[in-house]
Amino acid sequence: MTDDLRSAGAPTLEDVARAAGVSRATVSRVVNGVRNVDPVIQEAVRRAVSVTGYTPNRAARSLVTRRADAIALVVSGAGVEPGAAEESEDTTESGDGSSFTAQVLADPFFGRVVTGVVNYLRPRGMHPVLMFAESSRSREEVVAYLRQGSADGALVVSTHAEDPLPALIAEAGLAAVLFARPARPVPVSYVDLAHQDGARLAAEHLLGRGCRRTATISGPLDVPAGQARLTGFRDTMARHGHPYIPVVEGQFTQESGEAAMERLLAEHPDLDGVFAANDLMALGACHVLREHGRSVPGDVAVVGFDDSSAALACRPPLTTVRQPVEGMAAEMTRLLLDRLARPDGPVTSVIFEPELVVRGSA
Amino acid sequence: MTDDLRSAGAPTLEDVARAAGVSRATVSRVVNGVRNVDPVIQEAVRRAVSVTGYTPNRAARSLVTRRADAIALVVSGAGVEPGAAEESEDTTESGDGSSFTAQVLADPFFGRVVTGVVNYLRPRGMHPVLMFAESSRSREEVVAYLRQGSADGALVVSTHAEDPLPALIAEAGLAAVLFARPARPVPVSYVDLAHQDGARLAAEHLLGRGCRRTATISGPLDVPAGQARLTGFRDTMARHGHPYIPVVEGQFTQESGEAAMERLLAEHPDLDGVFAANDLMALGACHVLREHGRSVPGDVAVVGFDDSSAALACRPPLTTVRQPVEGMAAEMTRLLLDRLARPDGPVTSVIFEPELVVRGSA
DNA sequence: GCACTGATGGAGAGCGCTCTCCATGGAACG
DNA sequence: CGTTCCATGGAGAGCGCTCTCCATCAGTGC
Repeated sequence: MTDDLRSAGAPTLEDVARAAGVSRATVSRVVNGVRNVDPVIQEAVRRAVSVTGYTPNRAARSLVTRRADAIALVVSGAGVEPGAAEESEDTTESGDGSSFTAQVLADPFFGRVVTGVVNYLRPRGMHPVLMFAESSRSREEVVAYLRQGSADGALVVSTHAEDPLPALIAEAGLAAVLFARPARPVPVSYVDLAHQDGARLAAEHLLGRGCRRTATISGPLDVPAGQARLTGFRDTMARHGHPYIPVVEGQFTQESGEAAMERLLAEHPDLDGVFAANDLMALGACHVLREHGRSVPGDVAVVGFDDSSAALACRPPLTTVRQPVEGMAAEMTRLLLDRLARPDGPVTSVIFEPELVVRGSA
Repeated sequence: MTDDLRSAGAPTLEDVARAAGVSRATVSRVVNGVRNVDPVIQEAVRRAVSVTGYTPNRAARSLVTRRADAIALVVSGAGVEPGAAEESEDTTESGDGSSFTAQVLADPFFGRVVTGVVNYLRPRGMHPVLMFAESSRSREEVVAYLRQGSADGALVVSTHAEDPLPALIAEAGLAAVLFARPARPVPVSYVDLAHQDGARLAAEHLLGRGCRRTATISGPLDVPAGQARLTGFRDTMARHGHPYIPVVEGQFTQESGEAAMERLLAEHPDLDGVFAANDLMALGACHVLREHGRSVPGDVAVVGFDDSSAALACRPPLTTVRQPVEGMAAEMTRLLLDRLARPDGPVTSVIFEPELVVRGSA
C-alpha cells in the first residue's frame, strides 16, 4: 500500500505530495514551516512524510537556496611550497603535509576548538567540514571549496600569524571568522584572548607566592600570542620592581620547553619561579627541574598557560592560565553564522579574559 | 572585456560556453575530462574557464550525479537518552552531549584517527564532515544526513561496543566502515587491531626483563579491546607459568589508572611489573608508583598501550604497544571509498598488527 | 449585492549541471 | 563513388527543490 506511492529511488517531494493529495509546493511549505498551511492539511502532509520516509535532498535544496548549510573548519599553516609544512623534525610520515596534520591534531588545544565549534553547531543541525591548508595549493583548494558553495563560510584557525589564507578569503568576498588576530589587518572578524592579562595573572601569582627570581619561557616571538604573553609578563614584573627577567624562546613544544629550562637553569641556577607560555613547555620544564634536583613548587614554582590536558598529566598538576578555548570557538562560530545571516554586518572582534587556575605547581 | 561575458552572480557553465564559443556540454566534458575533445577546442575552453573564473557548482553537480563527494566521520557513543553521554564525572559543560564531545576530542587517539582519515582523503580532494552521535536523536540525525545525500558514506568510530549506530546505518542501506569490530555482527566492513598480540608483546617484554610478579590494569571489560588485551596478557603469562595475574579494571582514564595502581600496590606490595591497557592509565600508574617510593623501571617496570602522546609526557617515557592508528584510519577510509565505487563489493575486515616500542619505563 | 481583502493552495519556472541521444563530417573500405 | 563507421560537438531532458506568481474562496464593509 505504501509501496506504490514511492517511485524507484529515494522518495521525493513529488511522492509525498501524491501520497498526501496535495501539491509539491504545499509539502515544501509544511516541511520548511513557511507560511500558513491549514492544520488539517498540515497533518496529512506530515503523515505522508513519515509513511514515505521522505528526506529532503540536500543538493536540490542547496541548488535553489544557494546555501550549503555547512561550514568549513580550516586549520591553516603558513607554508609556501606544497608540502613544506612546519619546522617539524619528524617528517617521516608519507608526503604532502601529513606531518602538519598530525602535529596540529596531536595538540589538545585543537580538540578544544573543535569541541566549541561542534557544540555551537550541533543544536543548529550543522556540522563542520574539516580542512587543512598549509601549502599555497591547499589554500586555493579551500577558497575553491567555498566558492563552489560546498560550505557557506569558514572558521580559520591559523598556526602562524603570517598565514595568507585570511586575506585570500577576504579578497574572494567569502565569509570567515578567525581564531586570533591576524598579523596584518584583514577585514575579517575574529575572536582572541587577552594574552597580556593572562601573563599578568601568572606574574602576580608568582610574585604573591614570594618568588623573587623568576624567569620565563616564551612562545615563538613571531606569533602575536607568544609576543603578547611575554610582554604582559615582563610589564607586570617591571611594574613590581623586576625590570630584567631572563627569557628563553620556546616553540610551544614539550621538547623546546625542556631545552629552554636547561638553559635557564644553567644561566640562573638560583631561580625560584618560571612562567612558561604554554602547558606543554611547562611540563617539559617540570621534568628538567626535577632531573636537576629541584622540587616543584618547593624550590621552583611553575606556571603554565592554556589549561590543556598536559596541565593534569603533570605531577604536581600545573597552576596555569586558563584560556576559555571552547567558549572562544563557540563565539567564533556564532560570529560566522551571524555574518551569513547578515552578509553586510560589521566586522567585529571579541576578546576573552583568561583566568588563573591554581593547582600544585605554584 | 571579460566582464560582459559574466552574468550577475558566479560564472556558470553557460558563461564559459559563451566565452569559448562552444556548447555547455563541451565545457562540461573538458572540465570533467570525459571523452575526446579536440585539443584546440579544449585549450579554448580552458582559457575561457580561467578568464571567467569559473568554479563548478557543487550542489548542481551533486543533484545529477547523486554523489556528495563528501564523507562523514562519526564519533559515536552508546547513550540512549538525548544528552545522556558517557560516565564522565565532570559534566559542567552546557547541556546536550557537550561533555561527550569534549571528552572524546581531548583524547589524542582521536586526533590520530583524524590524521589518518584526512591524509587519505586530501589527495583525493575530499574532506570529512565531523559528526557526533551519542544519543538516539543524534544517531537519527546522522542517518538522515546520509540519507539526504549530504555525505556518501560514514566512517564510524565507536566509543562503546554496544553502539547501535552501525546497525542503523546498515539497515538503512547506507555505506559505512567501522573502526574496531562491533560487539554483535553487523554487515559492515571494519578495521581493527590484533589486541591480543599486542598484549602478548607486552607480557613477553616484561617476562624478558625478568619480572616475576606482574599485574595488569585492564580496560573496561565491556569493550572488546579491553577484553582482548586482558585475555592476551593473561594467556601469555599462563603459558609462561604464571597462571594467576592480579587484575584491576580501569576505564582508560588517567584517574582510573591511579586508583587501580593504588589497589594493586595495596594488595600486592611486592609486584615488579605492570601492564596497563592504555598509556593514560600507565601514566597514572607511574605517578602513583613514584608517590609510593617505587622507581620506574628500577622497582617496577611499566608497559602501556597505544603509544599516544601520554607515553612521551611520562617520565621516564613509556614503553608501550604501538597501535598504527593513522594507518588503520587510512585503511578504513580506503575501504569506504572502495565501497562507494563498488556498492556491491564484499564486506571485509582488516586486522593490523601492533608493535612494541621500548622506551624507559620497562 | 458587489467590489475588496486576506488567507491559502496550485502551477510552473528555473537553480547549474550531467549525460543520453542525435547530427555532422571526414576517413576508410568495397 | 557510395556506403559504413568512428570521432566529435550540440540539443535538450531532467535531477529535486524553492518560490514567485496566480487562482480560489470565505469573510468584510458600504
